[in-house]
Amino acid sequence: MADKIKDALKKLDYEVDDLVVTESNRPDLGEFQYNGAMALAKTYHKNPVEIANMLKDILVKDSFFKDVNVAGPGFLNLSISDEALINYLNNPDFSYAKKNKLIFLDYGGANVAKSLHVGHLRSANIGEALKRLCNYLGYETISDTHLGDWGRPLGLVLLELKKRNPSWLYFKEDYEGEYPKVEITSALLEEIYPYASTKAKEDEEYLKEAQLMTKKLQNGEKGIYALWQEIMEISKKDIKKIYDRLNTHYDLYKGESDAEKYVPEMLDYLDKQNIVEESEGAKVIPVSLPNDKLEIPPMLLIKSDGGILYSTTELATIYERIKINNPSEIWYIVDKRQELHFTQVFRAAYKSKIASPSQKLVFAGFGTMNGSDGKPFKTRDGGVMRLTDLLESVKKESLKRLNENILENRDSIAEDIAISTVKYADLLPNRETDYNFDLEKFCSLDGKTGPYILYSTIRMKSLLAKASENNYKWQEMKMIKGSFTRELILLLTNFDNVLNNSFQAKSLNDITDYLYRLATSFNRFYTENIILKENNEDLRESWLYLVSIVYKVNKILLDILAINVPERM
RNA sequence: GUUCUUGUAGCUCAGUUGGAUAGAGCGUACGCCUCCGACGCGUAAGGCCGAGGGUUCGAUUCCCUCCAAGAACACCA
Repeated sequence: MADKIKDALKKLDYEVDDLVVTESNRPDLGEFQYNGAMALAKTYHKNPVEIANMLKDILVKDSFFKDVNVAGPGFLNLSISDEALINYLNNPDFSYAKKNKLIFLDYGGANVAKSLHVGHLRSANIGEALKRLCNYLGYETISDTHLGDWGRPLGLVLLELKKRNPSWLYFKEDYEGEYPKVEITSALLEEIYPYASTKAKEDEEYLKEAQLMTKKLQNGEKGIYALWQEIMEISKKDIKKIYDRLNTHYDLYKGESDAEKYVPEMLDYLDKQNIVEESEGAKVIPVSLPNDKLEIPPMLLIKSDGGILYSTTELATIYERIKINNPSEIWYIVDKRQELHFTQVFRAAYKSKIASPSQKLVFAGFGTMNGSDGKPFKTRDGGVMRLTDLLESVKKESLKRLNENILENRDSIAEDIAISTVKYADLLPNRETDYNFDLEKFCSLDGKTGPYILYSTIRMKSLLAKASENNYKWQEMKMIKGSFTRELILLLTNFDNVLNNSFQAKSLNDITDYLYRLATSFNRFYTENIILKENNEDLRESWLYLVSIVYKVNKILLDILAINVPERM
């Protein structure tokens, strides 16, 4: 439809690159509206009503439209003919051409030797969905979870392991042979880090030992490095398990330790660029610009004691990614509170020409999930809630609400419902909005919830299954009958708009909202028409065909959000 | 303290090139099952879009001031 308006504008000698036709907010006047005439009037100094009328004169001849009219200061109202809608449905094309563009997505951010907590949820959900959206729209992607696997936290864990098991061969400096297997569980690692971390704050001697241990690791001392690798294996396995539950998969499980290898090379490079300065004993890259309202502090590259920092590794990660993958864009799906930090790193990357001006470094920050009281999510004893515990509580609630008549696979169904619940609730607000976790509300079958979407999708599926049992066929749309039928088809025509908006905003709320609208629209249609009991075969076929398309679109969208649909619920 | 973000129905939130009568969900009130899953559907009430000013044909959207809440602000990650 946008193409048709574009062509008409071209005939009238108006050039527009981006043209938006939206659903009408005056349904009494038309199904869609185009407001561009008023914008054009401004740039071309013409009368908007005249432009709109000239457009109308062209478009009205096209049988695609049932009605074209101009209202108010230049609104163009459009309604589509039945034939055009039927044609649209009978030649459904929901696919996108491959685009020659590589987008690198950084999301997840799990820490080795620490369990994933609720703060990791949004990054995984949003990142995974954005990746799938990119793929669907034809972009190539590489995803990396960017593990926190280096530096002081690991030094602390290693030190505490040594304190508890001084006899391990890993700690014997002159040992040359193979290292025998040792008993380390992820539960142990989870317990060790908080313990060591607290101890380091209270005990200066302990902290010094930890720093020494960190240094040993960074210097690649044989036993320590081997033990670190051991820890990595155990921890990664655990991390993957939870990401699997969330249907979140990465091409790369790289981390800070991989970027670390590029630090010396990068520092060399930076030296040649002549942009590193001394400041209070540290080495920094100034990144403030004359127009900044808030002076952006320089990016710290090297501490006064010679050590490197978070931002150094982050810059090295960009260095590494561009060297190896050379993507057109790198998206960071991280907590929005890190924005300043990333602004510094990005500016440093451009200033040093590590990234070329055409390479987009994108900060896609997200809001926090808070507890139901609106404050940061804590467990009863004040600690950070583990992600598994959160998922389990949702699963338990889902199981409680699951239809009693279903006897088989209750556990796996509850799992699917729980994940859909968490994901849908997480993706419903705009990416940047903070939201409160509310178990009751999210698990409810009423309203904008995962369970409602799943229920409606399953309803479509079982309707089609039942139709098959009756040997009913559905090849095409033959007629449109019923107001809800038309409403449902019109909604389908928004598909492309929704995906593109979502992509541009890098937020999934357009998609979750659209899924809800599809579900309610389908349910209205379903209530209005007793499809399987319809005697008019053409009509029944048309309805079934429509259901099959709606189901297909639903599945596409749920796949993008990484939500599974169970067989029953 | 400085800067940024947010303030939309009782509650939770949508609302991107400025556009017509500001939209959803929950909750509330009243309806709809001899028929494909009622775990569903319909109807209604509910708003000085934080306050005040400005820009223009037109502002929830852009600019300024104020009020309120949150966040970030170099040797932690």
